[in-house]
Amino acid sequence: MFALVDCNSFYAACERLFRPDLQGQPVVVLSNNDGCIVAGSAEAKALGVKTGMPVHQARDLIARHKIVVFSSNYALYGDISQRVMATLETLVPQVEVYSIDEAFLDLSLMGEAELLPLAQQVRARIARWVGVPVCVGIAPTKVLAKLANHAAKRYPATGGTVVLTDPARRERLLALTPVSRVWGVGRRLSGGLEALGIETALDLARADSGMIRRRFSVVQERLVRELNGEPCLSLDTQPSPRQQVIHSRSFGEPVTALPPLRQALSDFAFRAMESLRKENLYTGRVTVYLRTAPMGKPQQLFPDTLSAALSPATADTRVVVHQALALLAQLWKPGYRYGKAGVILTDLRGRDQIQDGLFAQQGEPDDRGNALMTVMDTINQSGAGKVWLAGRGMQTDQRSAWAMRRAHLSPAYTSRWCDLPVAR
DNA sequence: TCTGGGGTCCTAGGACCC
DNA sequence: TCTGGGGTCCTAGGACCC
Repeated sequence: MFALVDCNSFYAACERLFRPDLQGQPVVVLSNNDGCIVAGSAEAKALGVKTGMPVHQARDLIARHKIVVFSSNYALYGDISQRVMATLETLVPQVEVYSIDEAFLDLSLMGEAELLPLAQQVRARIARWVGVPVCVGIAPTKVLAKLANHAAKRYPATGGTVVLTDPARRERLLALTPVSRVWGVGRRLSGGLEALGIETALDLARADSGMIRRRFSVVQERLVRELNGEPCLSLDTQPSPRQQVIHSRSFGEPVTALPPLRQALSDFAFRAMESLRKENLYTGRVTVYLRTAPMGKPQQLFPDTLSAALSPATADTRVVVHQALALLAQLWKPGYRYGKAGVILTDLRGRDQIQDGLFAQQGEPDDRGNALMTVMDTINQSGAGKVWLAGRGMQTDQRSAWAMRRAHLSPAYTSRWCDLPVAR
């Protein structure tokens, strides 16, 4: 048996945690750049706010109902997430952290009679220790546990917990669920399934798995099996090392000239390399991409992506910035309005897996580069000041041409000393 | 006027091998 | 007149997730 624990309106719940005055009030949280709505409290959703909605479309709604708006505060959400996960680990031995607000639990050693009490205990303990509401779905497979969790969220009579062991109950739920709500069925696939007359989760469960595999792929075949209670996805408590690092941003305003793009990409590469080094990894390939603005307009740059191998693999920001800027120079064309750009690092590996180039000099320069990176990282994490490469330009974050819009940012209540809430 | 950012997995197709 | 069969590895692109 698997449990899926999923926080309710997680970002909104985090924002309310230190603002008790907002309990029961409609709250929404915006994406980076304040572009669209990525989370809303139950009250906000009841007023018609939908996740993914562009902010400008919701402006009237927000004003009319005095909905409280926050920019994304990932420092806060990340910290609260860790508390939720740590609390789960006090209750069960095997936890897979699936996303910032979800975790799968392995309940294979538990008797059926213990499942519901455990689900209730999870809810109660997280509410008491962390202060955010969660729902719990329990079932024999991950896909069914996801479904059980949806049901726990959707039907208040469940009390926030659904245990899907009874086959008749499972079938009723499958019949009620549109196929598009099944985990792993996105927009494209639900269209294809509906064309085959598969409209509910039950239709999909009853489809021939071989036919589904032929028409779609092995992923969808697994889905059919999982819906029938045959586990194909196991608990992954030790996720494999990550395979890519992306740093990308939409610009506050479209950018046309090359110099500001060079600054932005220097900055993105710099930050991407910082997160790479945090995990003691090296990168063997850097990719740069540009998106033209505005969205949905035909004017499009081609190609919009270029990449280059780095040999040997490196953890040195200077090497990657240099290469990224060379790629940008090839990619950039005058006359376009650029709305977004990004840097992707792939072919990641640990120190012990680096292959020197055939004609490379042994040792020294790489070690000196690493020493310099360590000094830079140490300074930047010390809180005493920041250093960066001059190519990024001299502006501070908030004033640069590509700065992110974050007009409604809440304090970092739990992760910055000067933002600690004061109790009177 | 205004639509985020960071990930994973799978498949097809090309290049290459013996 | 006439040119196989069975593989691996890599990358791009699509689909999906939160």
